[in-house]
Amino acid sequence: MNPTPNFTKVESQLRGQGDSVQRFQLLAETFKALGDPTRVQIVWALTHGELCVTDIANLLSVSASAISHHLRTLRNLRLVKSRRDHRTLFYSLDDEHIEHLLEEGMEHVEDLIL
Amino acid sequence: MNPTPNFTKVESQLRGQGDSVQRFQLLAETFKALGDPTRVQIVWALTHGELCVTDIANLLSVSASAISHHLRTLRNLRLVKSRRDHRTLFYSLDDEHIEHLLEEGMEHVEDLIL
DNA sequence: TTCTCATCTGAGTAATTATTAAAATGAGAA
DNA sequence: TTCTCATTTTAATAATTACTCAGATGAGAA
Repeated sequence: MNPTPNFTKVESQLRGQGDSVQRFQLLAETFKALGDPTRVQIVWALTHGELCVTDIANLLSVSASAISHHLRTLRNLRLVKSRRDHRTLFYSLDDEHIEHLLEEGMEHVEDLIL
Repeated sequence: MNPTPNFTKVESQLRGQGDSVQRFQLLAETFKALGDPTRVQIVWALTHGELCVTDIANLLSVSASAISHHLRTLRNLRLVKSRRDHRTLFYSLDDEHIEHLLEEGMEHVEDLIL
């Protein structure tokens, strides 16, 4: 098949990106980290303020071990950060992009439901 | 452990959401759909204009069959839509939220790399 | 020190998913 | 009709992943 009008246009843009492979890989991993019901609820909960592991576990009715596993994947992609207070680790969102991501995603979902 | 200050606050907000389970489920599925290197590149390519399956396959050096599979998951979540022109199906982004999602995600990734 | 407890880690299993290959549509051309 | 070809589908395999359980840190209290 002959290339469609947009093909050559997009192709040149893709070639011009250089080392964009790493960028798309990281972008996909970021979305994948949010692509789990438990993790996206963890992030949503943290938009209301910092919480410790036990709190999140009680909130979502999931074991603290499972929450800890999820928090590691979120931490690895710098979606959340933590601070220690005595024996307790308080988790919070790492930057303001995360909350915007959730909001933007929610708007799409609201359109889906209607 | 006693509930931390934010726990009761977030808990009441969670209870007040009602049937939010479905919302979070769909939100997670949406992010998961974008959480794949090939699919996120498909969506990125479509931000530059509509493309057919063969074009996308050539662009990303992936088989047309694999692209078709990915397009179905994107279509199921209404991230992309299609129109037919003779034998060719042209795919494009379903609404403007999708492009914003990608931009917001990219900004986070740029911070990651630096 | 010993005890408590919030959190993390490692292994194991079940479930999900991406990819490929081959066959099947399905629409237009000959 | 028959042929072509863009796209979809089905089945199979390989890889990834979420969860649980058991044990290990690690920091503060006693």
